[in-house]
Amino acid sequence: MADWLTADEQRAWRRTAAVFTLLPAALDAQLQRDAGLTQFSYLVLAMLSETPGRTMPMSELASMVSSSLSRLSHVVSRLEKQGWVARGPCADNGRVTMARLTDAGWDKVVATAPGHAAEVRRLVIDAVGPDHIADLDEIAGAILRRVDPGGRMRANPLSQGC
Amino acid sequence: MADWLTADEQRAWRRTAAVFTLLPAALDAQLQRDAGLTQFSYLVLAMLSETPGRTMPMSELASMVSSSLSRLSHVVSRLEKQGWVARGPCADNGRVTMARLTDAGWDKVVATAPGHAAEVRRLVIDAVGPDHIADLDEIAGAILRRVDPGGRMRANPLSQGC
DNA sequence: CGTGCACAGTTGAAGCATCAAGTGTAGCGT
DNA sequence: ACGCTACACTTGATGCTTCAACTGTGCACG
Repeated sequence: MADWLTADEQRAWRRTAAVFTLLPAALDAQLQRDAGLTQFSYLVLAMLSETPGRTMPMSELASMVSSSLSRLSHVVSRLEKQGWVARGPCADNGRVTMARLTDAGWDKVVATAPGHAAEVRRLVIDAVGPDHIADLDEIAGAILRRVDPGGRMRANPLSQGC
Repeated sequence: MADWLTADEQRAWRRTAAVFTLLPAALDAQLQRDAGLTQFSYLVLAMLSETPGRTMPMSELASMVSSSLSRLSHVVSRLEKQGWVARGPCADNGRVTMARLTDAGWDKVVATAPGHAAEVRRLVIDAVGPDHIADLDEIAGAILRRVDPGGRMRANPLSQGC
């Protein structure tokens, strides 16, 4: 095929695209092997574990993990069957349902986090090296601004009430 | 949860992880909408389109698109049903099967490539800016070396015979 | 009030990915 | 020539993701 990108651009994109297939697979493999979790389901547990009260409305959780509500609902159903998350209504507002990390879920996160963090460090942080973490952050931020102009992906929860 | 990464590292990784969920989704959305293709199936067609003779052994194709042979086999089955790829035996070697891009498949790539390349440019290349393409390339390369130590992901095909 | 509409969430079906198991061919040693 | 292992796939089942359709709640407007 003809080049719609310059040679340099194409080379960088090819490599980047390869990373986009191989890195998630590698991280998923580690989590699956050691914890029986998907990267995504781990992220859900981790987000809940960091919020005060370990409780959050489904829709807020969905925006924090950048997923559709539908996907989150399916995943939380599975996590609920495992006993790691519990769902309940919200007193202040009849149409939100709250997801809460159970004690067993907390234990699961505590047991899983070190191994996962180590893998992230090994494959990403140490790979790019301390001098280039800032570059990575900047590049990721630049792409995010294009991909997610609405600027969801807030860093810290802002739930109140309930 | 406690931090297993420093604050800077964690911030960079969070953003990077967000890109890893949103960018593939955005690219898939464009391809699905405009061409009814997955990013992955497009990549398969594109790789075939660039190889001399538009023909390649399945296993070589698999390594070029960083996938398992199983995944590729399923995808090529679907592409074959659409009439974009044809499979056939290899004269020189009874256990390889060759995948060939049909004329219809070539037309499909030609019709699809510009829109896809434009989206890659818009969301990635232009986002990081010309001054940082080299950084992106370097970072992707560094991560690839960890994730794929075997060093597959060759840039150009090396098929001969058949 | 009550009608309409938007929001929050769930559910079922369909598609794609992954895993384990299977087929058939090459090449090697004896 | 025989079996043996390794390779190059293919296939079927299972699980996760996506999509469209549905339920039920809050809110605004007449």
